[in-house]
Amino acid sequence: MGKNLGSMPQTGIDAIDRELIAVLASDGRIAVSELAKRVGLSAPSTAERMRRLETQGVIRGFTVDIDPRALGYTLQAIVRVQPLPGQLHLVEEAIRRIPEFVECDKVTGDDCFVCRLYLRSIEHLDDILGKVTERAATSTAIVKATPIERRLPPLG
Amino acid sequence: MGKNLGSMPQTGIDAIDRELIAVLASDGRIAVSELAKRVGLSAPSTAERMRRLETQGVIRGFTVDIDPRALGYTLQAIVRVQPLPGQLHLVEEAIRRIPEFVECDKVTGDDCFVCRLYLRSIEHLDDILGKVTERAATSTAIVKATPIERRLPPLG
DNA sequence: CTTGAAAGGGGGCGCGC
DNA sequence: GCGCGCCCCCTTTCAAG
Repeated sequence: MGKNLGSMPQTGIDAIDRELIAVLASDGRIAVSELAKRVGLSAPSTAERMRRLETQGVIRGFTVDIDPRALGYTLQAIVRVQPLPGQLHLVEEAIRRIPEFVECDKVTGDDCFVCRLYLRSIEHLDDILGKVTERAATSTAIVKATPIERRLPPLG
Repeated sequence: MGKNLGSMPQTGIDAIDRELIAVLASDGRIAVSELAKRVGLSAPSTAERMRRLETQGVIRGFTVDIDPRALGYTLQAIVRVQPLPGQLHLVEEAIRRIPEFVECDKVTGDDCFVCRLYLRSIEHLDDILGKVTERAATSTAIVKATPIERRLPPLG
């Protein structure tokens, strides 16, 4: 939202930066000294590269990967949402306010939004979808398995 | 894949654990001492909770959030994939091997897989989809915006 | 970019409470 | 669960090559 996609500065990401990113992707809390060994640089240089990648916006932040089942979310659904005429903005706001929507993309085509929901049960799914069905048509697919968990694209 | 969804132990996640998770989600590299202040515990207790959450599998790991545009992926697509008869397993393998598929869920309904692709251009999209069209029908939606970046569900 | 040194802080461990 | 002390390692900064 509100991001200026056209103003990405021409960042010079070299091979070492890419290796650094790959290591951080697999262990976001690795010590800089250890990271330095992995990429074959000194600790100060490695720390400076990390800072540079952060200020450049390449690294947007660090986070923890949580198993949703441990929080009671034993069900995941992919829901496509088609707002009724004139309801697009209200639907987007509604989705944003419902925390069970953990991911949402606005896309081309008939399905305006493609969303991922974390849910505790089928009843929970019905409950959540009820909050948008007045303003949008929905098409729901239950996640049976996740062959690819979110991963990095090819670096380079 | 191969995960035993039925064997999740009844983990006692209390309010402090949930706060700890929320803080780590917004800053995965925060120091334990600082994290301790945020959750109102001592550093040793906080460190022990982190270790416990990791061994319990609640915390699956720590990672870095990378802006795909910084790596040249200026385009994102959500692709639904319907394997042709008898091709399901081969399609899944093919998708898994193509690194531009950065996310993939196997779902109920006609669309067997729902995937996210990172791409450099429209030509790149055509190139990648060409690798699966012999074995599957695809339905592509280009991402125009992302109202909700992957976030945590309600911690309760 | 490197090495080396110095200063400050953090982490891990074990203790007693 | 907490606080303390201890020691080591890590991080950061600076200098100089």
